[in-house]
This record gives sequence, structure tokens and C-alpha cells, in this order.
Amino acid sequence: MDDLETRELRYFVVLAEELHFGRAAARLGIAQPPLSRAIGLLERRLGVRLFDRDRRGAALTDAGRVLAREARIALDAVAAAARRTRRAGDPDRPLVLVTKAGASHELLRALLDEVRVPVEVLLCEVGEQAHRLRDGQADVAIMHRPYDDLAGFETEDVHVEGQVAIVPAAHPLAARESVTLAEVSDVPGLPIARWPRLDGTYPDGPGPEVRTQSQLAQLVALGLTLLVIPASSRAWQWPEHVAVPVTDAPDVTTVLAWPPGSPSDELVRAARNAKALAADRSA
Amino acid sequence: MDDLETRELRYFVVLAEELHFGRAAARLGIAQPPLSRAIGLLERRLGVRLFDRDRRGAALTDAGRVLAREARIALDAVAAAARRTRRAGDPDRPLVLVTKAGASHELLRALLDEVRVPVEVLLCEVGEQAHRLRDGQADVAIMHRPYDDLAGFETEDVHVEGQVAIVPAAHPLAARESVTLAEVSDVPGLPIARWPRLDGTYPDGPGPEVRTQSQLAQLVALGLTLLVIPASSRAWQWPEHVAVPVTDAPDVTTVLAWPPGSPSDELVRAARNAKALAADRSA
DNA sequence: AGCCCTGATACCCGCCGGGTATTAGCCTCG
DNA sequence: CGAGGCTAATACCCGGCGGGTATCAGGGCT
Repeated sequence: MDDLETRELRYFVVLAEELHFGRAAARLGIAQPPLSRAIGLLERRLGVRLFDRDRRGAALTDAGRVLAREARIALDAVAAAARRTRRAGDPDRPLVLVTKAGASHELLRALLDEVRVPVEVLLCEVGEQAHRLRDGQADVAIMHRPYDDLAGFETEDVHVEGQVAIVPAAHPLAARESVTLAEVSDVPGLPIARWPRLDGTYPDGPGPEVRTQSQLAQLVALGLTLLVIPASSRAWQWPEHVAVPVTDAPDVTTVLAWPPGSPSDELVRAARNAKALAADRSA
Repeated sequence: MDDLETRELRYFVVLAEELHFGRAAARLGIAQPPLSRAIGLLERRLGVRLFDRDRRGAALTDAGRVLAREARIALDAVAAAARRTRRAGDPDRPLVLVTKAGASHELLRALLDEVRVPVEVLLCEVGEQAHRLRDGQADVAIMHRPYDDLAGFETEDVHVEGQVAIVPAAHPLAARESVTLAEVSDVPGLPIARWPRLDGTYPDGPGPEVRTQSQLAQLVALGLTLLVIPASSRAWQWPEHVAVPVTDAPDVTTVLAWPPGSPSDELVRAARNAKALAADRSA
């Protein structure tokens, strides 16, 4: 019943990513034998085989996949504990707000104007907010339902809006008043871009591979793909882009999200005010 | 930037509970000097003072309070990782369902009849479900909104019901057809019982101190207190008890809750069926 | 067959975590 | 006012464990 140590979990996670003892050891800055021993010990302690070893590397077992997920969560929690404690010791620490670059710009602006405590804005790429929040790099995030993974956070709805298709200005669709999801989901010559999975690999398909929003924006400008996003995502509006409302796309809700228990009262208050403000303006 | 080890966090948490180096060390099964050194090292690594020491013990600083909360979360996550991994290695592991003893009995029965995978039921006291879920002792919980802390879990609403006041049969209120919250909130001679806080201390007040539902049930039977609970909490129905509907109490929603990401598809399916079943029966 | 690449084993060493003994404050009480 | 008895901190030693190098073992390759 002895507890696991974070060192073991770190070792395991790296090995689960590399699936190769030698490379994992190198990344960890240790030699291969200690890693073998540590993993073997971990398996004996848990009473479970975590990797199937064979001649050309290691592969995760079912139990290993469970630990890979759980270990990442646990390590994030440990890192969050350290970071939040350090910041708690700083008397005039700012609140760190993380958001996708370019999304909900108006809201962000209203929020920052409205809020009365120091706020530091941290911009990140798509899907990274949850991780930043979980490991303590940020106190609160602006996220979007149903796109982002909100599991495990407390949330406050701030804004609801429709979606638009961003298409190259030169494309016939750019002239339309509005389109439907069916019309943009399978356009010949404009395949949907593919984002990497959590493990860094890409799903199969005809579309171009992208890692960042800027890459994607450029691909749209070049006439190589299109996308459907919330109407307020101003970062996408290049001169070569045209935004066409999508009539039947589900509404997107902009939410403020934060880890359970960690209070960000001031920001929630500000968000409610900003929300009321936005409602007034649209009325 | 070096990571914290779970050993340090365990030491810290125990010390944060005991607020006394000697006693904490004894509980940890080590001597006092190593504990002093470990905590000192932790403080230097975090660059933050965690305890104010003085002649009669130690007291948490603000930063210390932050770490106390975060460390518990992190340790739960680590323990959960170990437990879930062990269980993942067991091919015919049962699903562990945790619920408050006596609550939502009908639903539980319907659920167990409906479900087709082995399920093990773990009964616990009020407010413990979240902890069991967080540290991996259980896979899924039956909880009640707005009473239980659902932060950090995925949920599926199963049942909505009104609340009743449980009063001693001998009390005048027992004869009533229904009552209001105002009528039962401040009854002379029947003060509301006090539950312990997370740290084990009790809030001030006139009511009796209780730790378990059985204690509370007995106190009601003795005519010393009353309480307001969901209508379906059968465990409360002693012969000396009378349940009187409370007309203006907020409805209580019974929910199935589980940690984000850990799939319990079969149980959710069963819950939906049980819900439909219950709806049929009441219709 | 020989080689090479994989991970596992054997063995040694140095550090760090834990032990005992002692010190240093500070309050209390005779 | 000084002695005693709390507290936590310091000093110092030791053993185990984590990490290193050297080597082995097995299974595809050419």
C-alpha cells in the first residue's frame, strides 16, 4: 500500500510517451538501467504489468494506459500545488487568465476594462487551456462549449453566439449570405484541416495538418481549407478571408472556467458585469 | 523548479493537521528532526514560509493554507492513479459505486437490477463520496445537488424530488400536512444539528454535534432535533419519526457522478433506463 | 553465422533520508 | 529570578536506495 512517488510517475509518463527505454532515459537525463529498474519496481509494487516489452521497444498494456492518464492528472496536480503555493506567497501576485489567442477578443477587452485586480493574460494554442489550468500555470480560463473540455472545472457562462464559416475570399461560397453545415462539411477542394491528437499523431484524412491557429489562418488565406468558428473570433479575419454565417451550427457558449475550489470571485463578478454590458449593447 | 515528492506532501499534510512537529512526526512514524528538516527544505524549495513557528507549536501561513488544500488534491490524485491502475489489471474487477447509506434506496435498487456488469456497493457517510471518488476508491457515486460538492466531476441527472422534514412523532409539527422552511428552521427546543467541518471542528450553535447519520436519526427519535432531507431517504424512517413535506424547500436532484474521463458507460446507460423506469412508474 | 539493437542483470558508489544526541528559545512556576 | 519543561532547530552518523558502468540475453536483420 506504499504510495507512489512523483519521480516514478514522471519516469513512467516519459516512457509511456517514448515507448523506448533508451530514448526515455535520455530525455530524463538518466541511464537506461535505472529506468528499467524503476519501471520494474513500479510494476511489482502495483502488481500489474504496465508495458509489453519486445525486441523493438515497449507497448502500453491496458493497465498502462490507465496509469498514463491518471499519472498525468496526478503530476499536474502536484505541479499545480507547487505553483499555487509559490504564488500565494507573493503578496501582489496577478490573477493569470489563459485564453486562446484571438478568440473572444471583445469579451476579453471588456473583462480587462471591468476588472479591478491585476490580471496577467496568458495566450495559448487551441486545447491547451485546460492543461494550463490543471497544472497551476493559470488561475482562470476563457473556454468555449462545446469545443473545449470543461470536465473538472467550475464554470460561469458569459456569452452565447452563432458560428460562421471562414472561407477564402476567392471561393464561390464567399458570396453567399449564409450556408448550412452540410454545405461546408464536404466541399470539393476544401478539405477540413486535421489537428494533432493528445499524443502528437494526426488522424487520417485528406486535409492539411496544422498545429496552430496561425498556420490554419494562412491555409485558409491560401485557399486550401475552410473552418467553422464562433462569430467573435476576430483573429481569423484576414483580408483574404470572408466570414459566412452558418445557420444550423450549434451555438457556442463562451465560459469562464477555473479549478474547483480556487476562488476567483473578482473575475466572476467582472465577467457578470461584462456580460450585462454585452447584453445591453446588443439590445 | 524541481518537482515536489509525494513524501514531502504527505509530511506537510500531516503537519498541517497536527500543527505540532512532535505529534506529526509520531503519526508519520518518524522522528521529529527529520520532519523539521523536510519541512524546512520544502519551504526553501518553494521559496515560501508555510508555517509560523512559535513556542507552543506551528500555525499555517496563507501560503500554507493554499498548499494544504492543493496537496490533499494532489495526494488524492496520486492515490487514485495507483488504485485505478491496480484495478485495471484485474480482468474481472467490479465497478465500485459509492453512496450515502440510506439515501436514494429505490434508485439504487433499480440501478442494481438494471445493470449488467458486476457492481460493488460502497456505503459511506455524508460528504465522503467526493473524496472516495477523487482518490480512486470508487468509480462512480450517487450524489445529491445542491447538497453535495459536485465540483470536478461529470454528472448525469437521474431523479428530482421534493424534501420532507423529519420530526419526532411526539412533536406538534408531526401532525401537520405540510410545513414551510421558515417554520422548521427555527423551532424552539429543536435546534438544527451541527456537522463537523473538513478539519474536524464543529461550528458554534445550540444544536447537538453529530458525525454520522445514525447518530442524527437517534437524536431525532429522542426528540432533540429535526432535519430536512429528500423524500426518498428511507433510512431515516424510524417508528418514532414522521416525515412532513416541506412545500418551499428547493428540489433535490439525485445525480450519478464520476471523475472526468473515466468512462462508466454501462452504469450511465443503466441509470438512464432506471430513470425512465421511475418516470413510468410515477406517470 | 555474425551483428546490432532491444531491455535486463550485476555490481559499485555517493547522496539523501532517517536515527540519536544535543542545543536554543521561551514560557511557567516555585 | 532561576530552574525546569515545553517547543523546534542543529549536529552528526549510518544505511538504503537511486544512479552509474559493464555486461548479459534474446531476436531480427543482413
